[in-house]
Parts: sequence; structure tokens; C-alpha cells
Amino acid sequence: MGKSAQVLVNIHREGGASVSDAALSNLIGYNLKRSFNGIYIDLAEVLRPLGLRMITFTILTMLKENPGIRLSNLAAAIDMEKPNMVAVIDELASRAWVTRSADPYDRRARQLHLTETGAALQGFAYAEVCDHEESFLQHLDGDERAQLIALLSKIRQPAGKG
Amino acid sequence: MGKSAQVLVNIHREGGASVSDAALSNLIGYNLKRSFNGIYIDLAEVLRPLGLRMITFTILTMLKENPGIRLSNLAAAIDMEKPNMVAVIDELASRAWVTRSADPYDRRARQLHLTETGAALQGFAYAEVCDHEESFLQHLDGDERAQLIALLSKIRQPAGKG
DNA sequence: TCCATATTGTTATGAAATATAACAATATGG
DNA sequence: CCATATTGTTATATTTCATAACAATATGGA
Repeated sequence: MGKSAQVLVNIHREGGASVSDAALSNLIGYNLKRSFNGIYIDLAEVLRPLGLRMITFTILTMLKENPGIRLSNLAAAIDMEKPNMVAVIDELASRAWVTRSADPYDRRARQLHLTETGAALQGFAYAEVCDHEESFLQHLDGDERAQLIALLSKIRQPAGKG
Repeated sequence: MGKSAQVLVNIHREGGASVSDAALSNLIGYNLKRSFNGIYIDLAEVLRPLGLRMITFTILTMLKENPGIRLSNLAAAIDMEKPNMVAVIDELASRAWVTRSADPYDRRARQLHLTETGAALQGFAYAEVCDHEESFLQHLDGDERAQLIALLSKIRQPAGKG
């Protein structure tokens, strides 16, 4: 009886049991989250040795492309709240990667710029991020990658918004 | 001079200035985050009246499809840490949408089940979520939607992982 | 049968991301 | 000149996400 009980145990164990997520797999939102999480966790490890997080890398890249931009415009451009942006810019400024300089035409505003160090770091980090994406997308050919980006940007704005 | 100064001010104002994110737009990770954020914020508003968040909706749906599943298997299936899952199951149990019952074959484990109320709520919420996705994806035809899901699931697993 | 090892659910804790209210300084437009 | 809006900022709260550790239990080999 000990042995047949053991059999029952094994039958009912869930060990490596298959779990179905079929209902969720139909949903774009679920797929987006899963895919993003995968790439995000991986990317965090690429950026950590450089002292960067995804958000700080994003901001350095935006500043290289938009030198002198204001904090509020930057925050709006990447859908971030201003108070949270202040904290991130503080961090980047304390590392001497970003400067806040006076805007001669509006004394409320500050112009955000990369320092030389910041620009160099951004360049290096961008290359690393591209390499990482390459490994992540190795199962997609050029057409598929372009199509994925096109489809994603198509759903950027929800129906009744604007 | 007052007036020409005014002109300069206007020239240099960034008001609704165009901000470029071209460098980031090349990156799948960036596009994934932006697209997911858009759908997520919207979806949160659909679920809030039902007392649900994205994670609680996800778990109800997984439980309908996998009745009796263990907490650790469920956590693994959706890439969540066990301690975080415990808190969410606590919440769902306190609402009487989910039960933890004894597993007769393993006294460590508990079987997770939807209650009748939980199952009914999941059914209603799932329909609402599908409606929402419909409005979100209205600019994509059937082929494009299928293709997007296919492409997303293709990049689910990074290169050297497993 | 005993014992080392692994698993399950859990507590405690911290870090990071995200959102809101409010404020002083400044700009704008009537 | 004055009402109103904007800019950057502080303070604060919430939610999400990750790690370490633990008691109870199961497993498999000596």
C-alpha cells in the first residue's frame, strides 16, 4: 500500500506540470507585458555595469538628440511626470553627465545638456543596447523587425485620446 | 527694442516645440514600453470599476484555465516572484474570489480555485478587456493583429536563456 | 529507517517606478 | 497692472518588483 500511495503522489504532483495561458495569449496587452518584461530584465543587466538604468539611458539619449531641452518638455515627450523627472535629472547631474544651465530668455526654465562625459557614456551605452537588441531579435529577420516596430507605433495612441 | 526682444523670446520659446526621439524609436525595447504603457493606463481604468488591477485580472484568468494550480507554479507561469504572488492571492482571497484549499497529496501545497463569484467576475472582466483591446487595435486588421502577437511571442525568450 | 537536500508557502524588507498636491518664481496677455 | 498659466521643485503616497530567510513538509539515497 505504501507503494501504490507513492504512485498516486507522483500522479498528482505538479512538478514541471504544463500550465496554460491560452486565454491571456489572445490579448495584445498580455503579450506586450511579457515581451517587454523579458527584454527589460535583460537590458537592466547590460546597463547596470555602466551605472545606468533604462530611464537614465533613455534620458541621456533624448538629451543627445535634443540639446538644451527643458525638463517639462522632456518629461512630456516620454510620458513621465515632472516630479519624477526632477529626481532622475538630479541623479544624472550628480554624476556630472548632465548640466542645468540658465535659459537667457526665460528665467524659470533651465536648459538641459549632456556633458562630454555624459555624451561619451551615451554613445557607448547606445552601442551596447543595440548589441543586446540584436541578440534578443536574432530570430526575427529585417522585415519582421521593421514590421514589429511599425505595428507597435500604430497602437501607440488609443482610440478616443488626443 | 522691447518689441524685437519680444520676437527673440518667441523664437526661443519651446512652447509646443517638436522633440525628437528618433534614436530611441529604432529600439524595440523603447517601442514596447511606450505601447505597453499606453494600453496599460487605459486598461487600468477599465478594470478599476470592477475592483481589479491588471495583475489580479491576469490571475483570475489563469485560475479559470488552471483550476487547483499551486501558487508557485502560477508565479512561475507568469514570471512573478512568489512573495509578490502571496500578497495578490491574499487580496483575492479576502474578496472571496479565490480559495486556498488543502492538497491531499502534499501538505505543503495549497490548491488555488476560483469561487463562483470569482469565476463570474472573471468572465465579465474578460469580455470588458476584449472590448477595450478592440478599441485599442481598431487601426489594425486581423492579419496585423495576428502578426503582432506572433512577433511578440517570438521574442519572448532571449538568446542564451533557458 | 535516518538524514541531507529540495520545495512550498510565507514573512519581512528594500528598491524602483509611478502618481498627486502644492509652492515660489517667473512669464503672458488682456 | 493684474489674473492666469507655466517651470522647476519639494513632499508624499502608492504600486510594482526583487531578495533573503524561515518553518513545515516532501524526496531520495545511504
